[in-house]
Amino acid sequence: MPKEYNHLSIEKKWQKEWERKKTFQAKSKGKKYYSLMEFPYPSGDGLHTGHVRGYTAMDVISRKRRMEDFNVLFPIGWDAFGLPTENYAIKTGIQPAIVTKTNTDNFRKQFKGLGMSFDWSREINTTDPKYYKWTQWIFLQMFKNGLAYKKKMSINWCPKDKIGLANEEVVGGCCERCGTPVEKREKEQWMLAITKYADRLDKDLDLVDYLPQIKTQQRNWIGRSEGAEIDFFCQCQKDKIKVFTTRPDTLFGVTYIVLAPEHKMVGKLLEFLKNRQEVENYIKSVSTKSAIDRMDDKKEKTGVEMKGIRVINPANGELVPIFIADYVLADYGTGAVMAVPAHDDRDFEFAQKYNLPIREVIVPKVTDQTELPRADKKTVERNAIHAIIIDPKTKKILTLRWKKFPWTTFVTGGVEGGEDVIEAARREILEETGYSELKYIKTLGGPVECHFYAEHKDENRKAHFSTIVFELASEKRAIVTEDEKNKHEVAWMSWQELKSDKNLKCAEFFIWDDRFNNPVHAFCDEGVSINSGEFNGLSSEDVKKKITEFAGGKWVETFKLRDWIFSRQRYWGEPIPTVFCENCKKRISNFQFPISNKNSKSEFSEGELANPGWIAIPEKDLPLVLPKVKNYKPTDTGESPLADISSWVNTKCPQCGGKARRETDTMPNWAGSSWYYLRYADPKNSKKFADPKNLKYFTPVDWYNGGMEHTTLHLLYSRFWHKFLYDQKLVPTKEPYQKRTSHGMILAENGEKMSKSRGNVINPDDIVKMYGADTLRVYEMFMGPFDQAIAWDTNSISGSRRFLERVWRLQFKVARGTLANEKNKALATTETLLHKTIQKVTDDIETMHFNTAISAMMILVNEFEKAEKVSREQYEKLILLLSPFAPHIAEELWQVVGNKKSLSAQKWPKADPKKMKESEVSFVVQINGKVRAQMTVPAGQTQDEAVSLAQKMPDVDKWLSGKKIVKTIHIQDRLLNFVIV
RNA sequence: GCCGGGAUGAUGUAAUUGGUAAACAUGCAGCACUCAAAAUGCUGUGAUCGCAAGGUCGUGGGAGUUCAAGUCUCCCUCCCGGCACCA
Repeated sequence: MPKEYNHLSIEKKWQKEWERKKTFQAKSKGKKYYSLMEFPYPSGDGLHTGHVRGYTAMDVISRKRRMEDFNVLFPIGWDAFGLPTENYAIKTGIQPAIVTKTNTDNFRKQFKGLGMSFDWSREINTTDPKYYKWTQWIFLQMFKNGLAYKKKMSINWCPKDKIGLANEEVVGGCCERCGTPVEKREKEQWMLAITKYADRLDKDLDLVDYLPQIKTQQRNWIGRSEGAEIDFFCQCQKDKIKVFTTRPDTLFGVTYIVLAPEHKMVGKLLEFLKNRQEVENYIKSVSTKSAIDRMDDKKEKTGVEMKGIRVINPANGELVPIFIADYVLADYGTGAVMAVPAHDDRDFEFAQKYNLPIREVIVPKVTDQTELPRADKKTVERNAIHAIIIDPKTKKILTLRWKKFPWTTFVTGGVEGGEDVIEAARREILEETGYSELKYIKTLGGPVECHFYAEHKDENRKAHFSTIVFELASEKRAIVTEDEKNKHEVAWMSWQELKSDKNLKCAEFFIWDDRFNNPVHAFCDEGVSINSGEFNGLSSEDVKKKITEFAGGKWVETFKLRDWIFSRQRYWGEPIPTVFCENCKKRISNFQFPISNKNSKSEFSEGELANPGWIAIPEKDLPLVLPKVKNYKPTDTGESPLADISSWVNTKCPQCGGKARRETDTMPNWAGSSWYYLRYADPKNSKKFADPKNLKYFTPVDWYNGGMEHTTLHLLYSRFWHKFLYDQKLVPTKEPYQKRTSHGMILAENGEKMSKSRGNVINPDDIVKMYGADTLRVYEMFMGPFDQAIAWDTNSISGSRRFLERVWRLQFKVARGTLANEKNKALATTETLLHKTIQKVTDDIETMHFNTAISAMMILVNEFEKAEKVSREQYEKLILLLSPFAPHIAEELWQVVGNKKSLSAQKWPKADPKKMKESEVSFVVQINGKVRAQMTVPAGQTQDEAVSLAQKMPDVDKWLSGKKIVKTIHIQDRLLNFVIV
């Protein structure tokens, strides 16, 4: 028996053993559990420390599940299409397929060296034609169902490399490889209509168990919002412009409307314009702007009026001008907005710049929380003013101190019939203070509606306050009536004093403070309608739908989500299995089939009718295999290298047999990963992407872990594909993943991102060689909270290694034969701790608190070390708890203590609640909340028992003597708190 | 700007959900073993006052609720992640 812990030989031995015995192959019977970690992109750099974190976590879960009697499917494969491999091929001329083979071989070796309990018999590779046959097949189903369509889109173009770039290849508006600023180029692209599923992608998040951040991030990305679509008719009454707004309550405040430069009405209206040239120039200048320029321009809005045409505001019949401006996006809502400068920051900024009218239609509504309106009192509505009077010499503000109430107020009063607010303010100032010579400075915006109970009048008030600012022109004062003098006296305060005055009686003061000290801006919150005809006085939420209806609009849902650009002008991806046929295009346009009518007998599919001339290749011809090429560089025109192979491009049309051109675009690397979890259920099937029976048994994935960076792309894309397959009755569940978690990144030791260019990469192979896979696994699970980003610390690894060595050495303490509890006192105390540890490790694994699970095992090991002897049962339970984290050493020790079978077939230990109870507890005595004494007492003391025990202690008596106990708080088995005076 | 997550010793972090702040680990210091080193073991390690017993302070800052706050409420500062003219 070797005395030293030799990780090299132990790990190799057990990896061979698992492989030989096929220990981790999923069966087809029993309670299934499908655990999955995102499959890796097999880059030339090999696995990095971040991979180890995520895969170890899911390996821990999977190993535990097996011991809990589940038939676990924990598969692995390669997401091998993609740019780094292609770029490497361009540089070296080595075929991507060969590079991929080398890289996956390396990854496989590394995974095995880490002891991952994958079912290797189900290994898949997205670049294998046997696999991508089905990626293409699913695409064809989408195409035939009208979910794939061609659209002219701008792509990122690098003028130096003369290639189209994927979004991922553009860094800060520049080409990732050469740093040249990227230009936009128009090109026809395949699109997938993910937006048709936007609603369900949002709502069905309710059906799954994802981390809350993941759900929120997906919801934000999908960006559902409700609002109104309202038509603005042109003067001519013929044309109309539909706008989308979430604030129809502000419709009466519309002073112009704005179209996106790309809006289809712009071209139509062009001929009626007085300034056609100007408008055309503007559109041109916008379209040539690069992405970076447009980002820069965010600071200032530009736009141009379409002179000569106006539209009618359906709410009040007013004619308002039309602008085009690039701050309005063509592909959100309807591509047109109604501008309400008084209540929208962007419209406000634009209106200021172009000197457009600003009309307030919503006023803020404030309810005084200290003087809430009373249900039993009548409510009096009135217009009122506050007057802010500044003494120019001292800059102080005039306020009134009330005599009967603890109030500080501005000069305040009602507006009487026939007065305007300024006149009313002057009158009130004179009456209440006697000042008569005042210089008007400004009015602080429109009124504010304030609800409160007016104690001095014993009635509820619904007041519309305006606030007027004056400067004292002279200190001359008229005589104030006795009546007024008795009510309050004048006090001058600085604005700061006013702000911090607790007696200030003005619930809406925060609004005046803002308006007094800041430049004029839009009020964008909801409130109460004014200047809105019959809707005046009603609150925003009440009138939103009413005004929509009144204006003939419709209540709708809108999403931020855009359709998915599915084309890449690249070589190393799945060929898109379609051809273009001029002849069929003509035939389709001659037939004029109604697209929506599925009953009309057509040789064409819905997708073909929607994309005239684009014909699906027959399913029997799949896979459409990527041909070998000599040059992997994209062509001069930005087409993929496939466009240069005429024997591949020129083909026969499967519909009419005539000449056709093959699609030369390939799929993005998100395609293969959108459905790979389904293939694992039946990876070798050549008739179907997976047999329904297998899908029914294994799916959905029970637990899916992956990077946070995939939340809005891969995760959303694969949910979309899954939902489509569900609609086609090809998968049994609505959602692909029941539970989704994310791991935090591992950063370099200096807290920066690990990257080759920074030279701070840690290679897991080195760690495995030096410390062992088990140590690396334990370290990565112990280093910190699983979901948090964390810096690598090579120093700390030795702690994990030491822990395993201690566990190793404990084997020499294990008692031979049975060890009765009575004979070893230490055994009884460790038994309690053991069962608590079992409970903690069991729970912590489920919540991914791996760090505290390991710390609990460390505590147990420390305790075992103190004991004279450890029983075999206790030691075995420790080994079982440890085995998901450090499987090799666990298997070895399991064997060492005398077991023949692999521990992976063992049952997960169960905590016995009876044994978890401590017989003695550490108890604390507090005086006024401060710990003054500690004692160890038998568990389960009553308050009286605890008090009498505590009072006997000198440390407690010292503090209690001569004092009166006013209150005693007792928390059983925890603490006693005496409150004394 | 908006949304989400944070801030605790020298460091990574923990705290039975409001009940002894710093468990576990790293680092550091001292001691033991050794000719020596490594490894290992033991002891100490928040700050501060004190010879000591012991006291006081202490979880980004400020207020509040409570017998009791790292934990709850309000305000502020800073850091990380995502989105960003989304009407």
